[in-house]
Amino acid sequence: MNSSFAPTERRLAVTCERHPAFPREPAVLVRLIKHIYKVVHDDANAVLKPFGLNHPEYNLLMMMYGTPSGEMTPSDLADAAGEKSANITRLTNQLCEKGLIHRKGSNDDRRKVVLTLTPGGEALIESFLPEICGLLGRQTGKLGADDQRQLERLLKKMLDGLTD
Amino acid sequence: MNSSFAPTERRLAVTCERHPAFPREPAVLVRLIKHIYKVVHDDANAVLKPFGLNHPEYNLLMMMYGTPSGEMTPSDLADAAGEKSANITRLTNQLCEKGLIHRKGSNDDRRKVVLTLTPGGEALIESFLPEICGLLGRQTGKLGADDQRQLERLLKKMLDGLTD
DNA sequence: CCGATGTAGTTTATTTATGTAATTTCCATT
DNA sequence: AATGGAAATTACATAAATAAACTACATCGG
Repeated sequence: MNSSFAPTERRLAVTCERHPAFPREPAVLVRLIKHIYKVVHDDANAVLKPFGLNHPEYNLLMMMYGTPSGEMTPSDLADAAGEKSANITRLTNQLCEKGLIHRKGSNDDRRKVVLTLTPGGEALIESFLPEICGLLGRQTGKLGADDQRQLERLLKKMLDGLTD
Repeated sequence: MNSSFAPTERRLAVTCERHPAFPREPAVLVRLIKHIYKVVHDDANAVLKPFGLNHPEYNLLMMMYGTPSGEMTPSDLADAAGEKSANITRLTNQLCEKGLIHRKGSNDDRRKVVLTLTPGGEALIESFLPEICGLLGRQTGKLGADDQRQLERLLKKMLDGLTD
């Protein structure tokens, strides 16, 4: 599974020759991001599997864990996790069945649903966080503190241009 | 759909408070990459839809376009595009049905299958490349030439640590 | 050389996940 | 009260991951 990036880069070079308008550098960046995303995603899934979670479920739990009020609506979650609302219904169903979150109707707007972490949910989070911290550390291990700050800055700059 | 990154970052800050071992900077980087990937992916799909393609199909076509010999086996493609081999069968079936690639058995190893772009496939690529070039330009528009080189360097460094 | 065993390349079948579109319920505004 | 729009869900369609099956090459001990 050790798919190196070098062959991809050679193919981009060939593409540039065949189609001179093709912007090599932007293409490399986009491909690198796809590439890294896939690896990061698969790694995370591997760590989470023993806890009975997949990556999107983990994302939802962490979004709730990071919300001071402890309450989120499905729309909030969809926005925060970048999932379609239909997915949120499915995913929160799964999390409810596992007893990790709790669902109740909102009082002030009966269209809304309010989701909260259960004690069991918080406990599960605390139990997998050490491993997640380790994973995050490994995933960025090659980068020094300076590199990380630089990378954050550049990624944010790129994102800035995307959300226009 | 303009999902800003600021709320995510606030949630990470809260997470750090609740769980001090949580490494803020690596988490920000990983989330940024996920975030950017999703946007880039969706944008590409939108551009490709009028051409009757989805993102993975586009990837396969471009991998073949960038291969000097013009020939690739399904395994080559799986490796190059980061797709599972079962997906390659499905995707290349679709591309064959659309008449964009051609499939034939290999002569020197009858286990292998050889895939080539058809003239129609090459023509389709040439027809969407201008729009793709535009998209790539927009996606990296905020980044200067220097930024792009830096970002490439840092992403490669990060990837380096991942494939261990 | 020959057959047994292992392994590579591809496909098929099954399950799981995701996207899309339409439905339902409710709030806000007039 | 009538219309329009927001929030969540449902039902349906599509895509993707997993695991098993199948065919062909490789190689090793007899």
